[in-house]
Amino acid sequence: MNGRYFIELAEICEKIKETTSKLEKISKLGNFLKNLNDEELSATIRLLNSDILPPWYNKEIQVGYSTLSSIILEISGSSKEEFFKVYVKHGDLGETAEELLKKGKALNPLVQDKLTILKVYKTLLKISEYSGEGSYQSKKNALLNLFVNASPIEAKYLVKIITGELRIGLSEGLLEESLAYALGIPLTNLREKVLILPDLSEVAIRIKNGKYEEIDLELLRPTSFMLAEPMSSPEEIANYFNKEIIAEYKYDGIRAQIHKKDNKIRIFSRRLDEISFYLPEVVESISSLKGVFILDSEIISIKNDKVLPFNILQRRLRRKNIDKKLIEEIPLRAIVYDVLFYNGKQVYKLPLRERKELLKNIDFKDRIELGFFKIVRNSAEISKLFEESLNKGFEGIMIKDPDSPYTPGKRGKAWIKLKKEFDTLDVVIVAAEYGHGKRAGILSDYTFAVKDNNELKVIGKAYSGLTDEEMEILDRKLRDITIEDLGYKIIVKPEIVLEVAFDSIQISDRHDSGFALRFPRIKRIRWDKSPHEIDTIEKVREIYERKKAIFA
DNA sequence: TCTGATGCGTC
DNA sequence: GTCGGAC
DNA sequence: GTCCGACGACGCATCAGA
Repeated sequence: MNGRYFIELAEICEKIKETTSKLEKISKLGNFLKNLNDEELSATIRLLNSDILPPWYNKEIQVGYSTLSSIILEISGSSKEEFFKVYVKHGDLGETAEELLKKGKALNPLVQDKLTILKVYKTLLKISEYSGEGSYQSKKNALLNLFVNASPIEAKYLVKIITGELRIGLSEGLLEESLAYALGIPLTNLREKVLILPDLSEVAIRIKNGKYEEIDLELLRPTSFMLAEPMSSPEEIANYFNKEIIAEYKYDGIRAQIHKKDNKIRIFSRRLDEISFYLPEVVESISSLKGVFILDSEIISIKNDKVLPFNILQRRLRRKNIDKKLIEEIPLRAIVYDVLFYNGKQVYKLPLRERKELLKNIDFKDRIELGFFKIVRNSAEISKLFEESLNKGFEGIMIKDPDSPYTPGKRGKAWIKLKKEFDTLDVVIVAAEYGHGKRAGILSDYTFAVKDNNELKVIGKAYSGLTDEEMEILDRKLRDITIEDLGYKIIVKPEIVLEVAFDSIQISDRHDSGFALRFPRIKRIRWDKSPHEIDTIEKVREIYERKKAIFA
């Protein structure tokens, strides 16, 4: 197989990693991309964008940390202890592979079959095809075939590409900039098209072949979702807009983009996976609606007038067998609140208030319903609706600018979300783990517990919420109070108290308290509190029961 | 045949 | 989903 | 302002191995 060598790509990545200059990254990569043919350009973009298989391909590589580390062990001939030491040091599997291969006695030191970009890409595609008994070995063999022919630096980038964590200061944003540079078009033009047709590789090839103008929203192909920004109070929202705004309930469900063209129906998830298959009764309901359209909606489950909690709803996803019983047990409905395409017309650029008018033309019925919305003018009205939403068992409200177009992929301030104020618990740190990537080598991940009479019961983990500085202070302190060093993790004396915020409490067997927190984040370190003053398992149970009362 | 580990998507 | 930080 | 990386819990499918 001829073509550009993978080592070229690996070396470009290395240069990108070494410089912090954005312009330099862009010109280095851009110049490389410029000279690739269509097939190689497409493959390179997919490799760099952790997009080896587009989401609607409905296949997965199913190779992760575990498989890769066993391969690294095998070809480097290092001991498990050594592997671990190096891994904790780098906090990155790719860097680990490089270091171990450099000093290891490689299985096959002679490079006989130089890797090309296409060979790598095609091998990864092939790996996704293996399934069934023995597939783990087949995947591993195919990978070994790549790795024995890889130099240390190539091995590093193979690993990084497969895990999807390049960590070289280049992700979709800069990749797009480099591509715009290579194609000689303004970045904004490229961005606009990518949001509408979220497949960088395909967009690039189409533009390269002079088809820029033809790229637009397409029925039965997913487009990016418009996203919302959080605000923390009705006052903040009212002040920000200072005009009449549209308010909707916010549902704790699954985002769904519904496409209908003639009798073809496809539903896409937030990450653009097709999920129609899991939702047969929803598809059936959609098929009875008239018209050709793309709708934005949230799928939730309501039973006996009560909202089912998210973890129950989740049982409807990624399921192979969907039987009658399940459909009755977790009945679905799609709450529709926006329209992007309607009867032959692109309507996503129209202002929201006009799109809401269009929605009235659709004869919603069965499991598909038009989402409630109303105009609000001030913080008091926002507050009122917010309370109403919580009482109904929903998550909060969405506030939207009636003059705004639907901007795929953008998290702008045209849509604002207001969620329930979180509860907090005072907990004590009982263990800590080393971080990854930029947090390599520092104890940045904390396991914490609440009090159960004279015992401590673990209830969750968190790192989010602390500044780098606070993390460093904790790191030093934790090393001082270590009881046991497990290599990747340390057990510490229960001394440091944290105030942890969360959205809700769920029953769980992950931790020995029997509970877990949803969206835990650290509010602050309570240096002023002693571990005797932390919250108890009774309080946890109380919060859990309180929330349960409004659920089915 | 069952169980635990793994990967990956949802939020 | 969450968050802090870099640009 | 915007993007990005580094992280949480959950449930399902799959596969290896007991």
